[in-house]
Amino acid sequence: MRQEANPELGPASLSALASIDRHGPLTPSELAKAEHIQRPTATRLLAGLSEKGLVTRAADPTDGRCSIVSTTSEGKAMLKHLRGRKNAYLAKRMKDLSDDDVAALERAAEILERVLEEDSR
Amino acid sequence: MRQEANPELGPASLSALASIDRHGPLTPSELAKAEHIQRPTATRLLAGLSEKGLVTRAADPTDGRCSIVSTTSEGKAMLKHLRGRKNAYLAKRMKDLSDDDVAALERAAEILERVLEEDSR
DNA sequence: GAATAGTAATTCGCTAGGCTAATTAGCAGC
DNA sequence: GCTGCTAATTAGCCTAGCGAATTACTATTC
Repeated sequence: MRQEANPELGPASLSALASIDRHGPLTPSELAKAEHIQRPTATRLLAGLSEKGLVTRAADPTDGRCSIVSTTSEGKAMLKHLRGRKNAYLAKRMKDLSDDDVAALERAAEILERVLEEDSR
Repeated sequence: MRQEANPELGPASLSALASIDRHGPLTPSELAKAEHIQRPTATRLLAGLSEKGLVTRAADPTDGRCSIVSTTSEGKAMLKHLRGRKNAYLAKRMKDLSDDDVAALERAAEILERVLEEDSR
């Protein structure tokens, strides 16, 4: 799947962008936690996304140390576009799988999501 | 899982080592194909593994351009050790999953292996 | 048998993305 | 108003991916 990523956006940056979009506006520290990366890495990813106009930073009114990061409309458009490509790719890969196999994969995905979620607590 | 890797050996190098051990002695090109990486990348990984004494290179008697790479006993020992750690890690992660969930994951693993195998053809 | 074309491996330079350590700025408690 | 904590950044290092170019050898073709 990683090989299907946009040439202009690496997998880590893409995942960060999706996280920002999904989990609402958040601070760099929160992003680091969500993505299981260190804060300096989050800083660098955010710098790249910001430079490309995919996210914006706003000052936190209550805490001057934090900035609050959100996806721009360009960022959302990019995600939408890439989701389309990802789905097309998956459809191609999965098209000769039986319905049964697809169901098994869906179930596995749910289980893994649960395990990974517990991991971060 | 990647975060559980040996600090002295990155995930790509580890995967390469396992491939060499599993798929028998092979050339750098064959390794590149097996690992879905480019030949220059295989060269670099092999250089690192060789430097650590985990693999050895021998000349191909029939084609002077190729070398033939095998795991050393140190390489095999390293793999054995890491496999133990990996299993312990998985056991810890999976211990509060139901038998049913574990079975579902096993089935999904089989399906994905099949899909990825077809991918490389 | 020599020139040509193709292939294996390597080296070089670039990029992304991970880390730790150190620094700076702001917040909170005493 | 110091002192200590936390957020963010910067700097430096590492692994690991890539393509382009090089070198060495093989295979083909005349």
